Amino acid sequence: MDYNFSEIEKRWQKYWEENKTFKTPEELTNPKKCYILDMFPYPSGAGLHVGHPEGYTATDIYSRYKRMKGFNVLHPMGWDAFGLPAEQYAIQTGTHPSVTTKNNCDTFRRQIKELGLSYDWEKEINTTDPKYFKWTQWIFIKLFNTWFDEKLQKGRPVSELKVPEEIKKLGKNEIVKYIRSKRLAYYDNAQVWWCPSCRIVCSNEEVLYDGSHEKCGNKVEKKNLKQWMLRIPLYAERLLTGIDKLDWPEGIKDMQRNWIGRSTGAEVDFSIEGMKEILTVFTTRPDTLFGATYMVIAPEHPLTTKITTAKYKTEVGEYIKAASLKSDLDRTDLAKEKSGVFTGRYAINPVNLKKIPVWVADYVLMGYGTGAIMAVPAHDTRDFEFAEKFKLPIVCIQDPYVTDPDQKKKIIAGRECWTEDGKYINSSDSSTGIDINGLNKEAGIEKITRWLESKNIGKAKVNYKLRDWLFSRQRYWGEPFPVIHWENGEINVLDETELPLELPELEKYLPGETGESPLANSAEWLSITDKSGRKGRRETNTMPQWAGSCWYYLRFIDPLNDNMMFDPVKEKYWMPVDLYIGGAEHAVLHLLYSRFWHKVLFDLGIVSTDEPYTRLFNQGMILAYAYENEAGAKVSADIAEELDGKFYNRETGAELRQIVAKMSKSLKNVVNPDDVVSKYGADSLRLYEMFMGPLDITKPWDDKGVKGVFGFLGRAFRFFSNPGNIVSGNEDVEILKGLHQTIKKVEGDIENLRFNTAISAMMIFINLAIKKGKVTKDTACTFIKILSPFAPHLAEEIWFMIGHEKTISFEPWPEVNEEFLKEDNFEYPVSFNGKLRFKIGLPVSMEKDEIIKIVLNDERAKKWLATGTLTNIIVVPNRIVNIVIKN
RNA sequence: GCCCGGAUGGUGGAAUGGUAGACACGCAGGACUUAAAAUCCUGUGGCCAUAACCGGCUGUGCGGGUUCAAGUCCCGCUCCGGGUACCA
Repeated sequence: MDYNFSEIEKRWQKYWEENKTFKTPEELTNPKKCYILDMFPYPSGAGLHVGHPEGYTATDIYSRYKRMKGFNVLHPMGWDAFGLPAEQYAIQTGTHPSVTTKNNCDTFRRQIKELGLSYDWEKEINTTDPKYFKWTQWIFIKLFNTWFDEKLQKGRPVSELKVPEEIKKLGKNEIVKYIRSKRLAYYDNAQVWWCPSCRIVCSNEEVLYDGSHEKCGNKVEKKNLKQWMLRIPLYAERLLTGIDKLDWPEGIKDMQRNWIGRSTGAEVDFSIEGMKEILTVFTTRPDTLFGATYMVIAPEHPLTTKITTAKYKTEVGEYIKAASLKSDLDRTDLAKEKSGVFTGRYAINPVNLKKIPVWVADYVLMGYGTGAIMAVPAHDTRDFEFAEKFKLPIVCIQDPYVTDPDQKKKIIAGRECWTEDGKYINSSDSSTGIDINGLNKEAGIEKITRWLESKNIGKAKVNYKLRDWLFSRQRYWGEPFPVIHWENGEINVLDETELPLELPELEKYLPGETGESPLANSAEWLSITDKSGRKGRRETNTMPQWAGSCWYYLRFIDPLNDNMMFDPVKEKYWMPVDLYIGGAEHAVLHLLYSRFWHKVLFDLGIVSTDEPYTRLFNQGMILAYAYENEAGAKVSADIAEELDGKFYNRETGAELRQIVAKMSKSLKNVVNPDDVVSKYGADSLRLYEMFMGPLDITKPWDDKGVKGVFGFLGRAFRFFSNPGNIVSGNEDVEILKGLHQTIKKVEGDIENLRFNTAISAMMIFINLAIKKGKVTKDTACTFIKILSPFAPHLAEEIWFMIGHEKTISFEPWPEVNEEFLKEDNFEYPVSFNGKLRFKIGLPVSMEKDEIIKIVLNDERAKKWLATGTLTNIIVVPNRIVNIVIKN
């Protein structure tokens, strides 16, 4: 019978839908549960891309497998539907973003359903649905009303925050200010990145290193705007230590660790000559204090202007002004040439009471540490560069652990920078009584930190790179903040009962050039008056797209609940997410933000686990072939022509190079899943996505490859659909062995998400079955079961054809019978000096001595034994024989 | 610069320190067909040898090392991909 995939696939998709086959079990008594989650997509207008089904197929196979293993499975899908494209489209055409969003979601849903993915569609969510974002707003209110207790390392309700007596004395205003300074969400003037093209602020994370906006590629600028910020650094330590116990790819864990950027060191107070102010610096190398020959203060530092002496006022003023006009980008770009000016002021080095000059330079950033540093040019490359340029003294204080005598000499003379370990020299002072000479780095840091603490001029300190999270956008299509700014300066969040706060209808979606959100245009929505007549204005910014995706995995548990975010009983049952698959592009931001919110919710007793995602896996990107001409210019894929393995430009005849590149409209190398489905069927698409290679690597799509898996499915279908091939009686031993090897391999590979080798194992079995010509019904049933998670439509069809009436989806996964895997003989590879020479079949139970005897007496061994003297024989039972011959 | 990955036939890739190249594509030859497509069968890392077998040499980016044995472990590089950007 022909493999009519389109008819088969339609039939079973309809069956699953009508029978609600994949409805999540309601009873929560089964101790075996599995929550399997995909990173839900942003439904773009372009529709599904072949990259989407890669992760979705992987989780689907895993879900179907777990159901067959007797697990209660939660496997949902939804839409991360707030975002710029729908809003841009609204600006251009006037179409309301909700209309665009709905259309796009419909397309995505249709496409996804055509892949035969076993989602429970009753759990579908959409971040733009007021019933959903009601809870996003609700979480924001929680963040606003939470402070972080550093002692307990825990978020607590603001109602439990004790205001210090000295603040209470200062009156109501100061109390409010104090509380504001503690809330996890706060509203403040912030220097922010502004993208003039998108007319939106961006978080630090969204600005690429070349100073362009991640979303649109245009250059961003600095702006001072009032914005909502979240104090994620307070959770830095917990976010960092939490990483250790996660079953995530090590690379992603490293990226999160680097992003958090913990560094230990000390804060040291420097007194300023002629002033009572203190200049505090953060350093990871307090041990190098004796080598501090100058100081640098950031241009934005509050003390910079103050400490500048009259003589240097103009120069420093100009420098500060120039620095403020430069973006961080320019400051980074100019990294090769350091700039700076002297303030005229001196500070006192606390270890030896020497006067050292204070400079202003923009290589010191206000946003990290204290915004000022002690410069140790001999042992810090940046300081070294700066000191060389401005002829500042370089004092080496460490005899370096280096072997090259010339290099050693240079370092000690201060002509080369040494940042590694060494023995201290020049590091004692009788007037202050500190001496670390002779110690190494570790001991030096320890001793000098204790000395600083005892003198009360410094303390051990931990610093993080992680900064406050800029949490507002000047956009229409996002969650409105449930916030009112009153005319007297008070800021309130709405009462939970007033949620959701929905978006108003607008005529114009264009944001203002100055950073005004389009919501400011809606006068009616904007203004509000309370019972006592006090006037207020709603917050016009909206939340960034991260907001909805930060907690969506929680809503999937109970998406229709109108009274609660979710039923805690259900949350306790399903959480944490057991397997989470998505692209590595979310390695830092989404996953870090999401973990942060989760930890806050955990502290408030809202969720029952400390981490949301137990096991994470990143699928690799799918690329496609593209073409370029001799000069390296890209040529559109539709004018490339293949001839005898070479590629030519169809129009000019010039030879082209085939390269691998990201799919893009301009290269015309985008593969549309719909086309693949109509040509080969969803099962083939699913199988090919998995067969291409390991799930986590980047790999190129090759249409020819689909033919391979299509052929496999066709052969399997034709074989099992022919009643003459399915026989009764005892099964052939080779088939039994092959079958059980396959079950074992497929099971192990699914657990480890190695679907490519699982598929190849099934191909091997089908090749064997076809060679043998027939199998028993038991064998057919068993094989179809293990194939079913991969090619569910085809499996259901055959399952039905060989006489079953119910879906295969909940059939128990076959057990491996080790009996069938036992071998009587093992074919030993016999090598001489590591080189394979011949093979010999021997019983698996044979003793080493016996094996050696037989091998040495083998006719074929003689030739090699004659080449030298036998010195050693290694026999690894049931693995290898290696004979060592010396000439 | 720093931190992570990676490099295996013409291609995608497979290989608990133990038979390198499973499986698939492509290609070549054959069967079926008037023909093509589809399907089926056979072969397929490179080099050498042979009438044909039997066979030999070589081979996992490069250079060293450990080991009876290295694609796999260690040291030193090269190239490619991802992340990051003066973080004191």
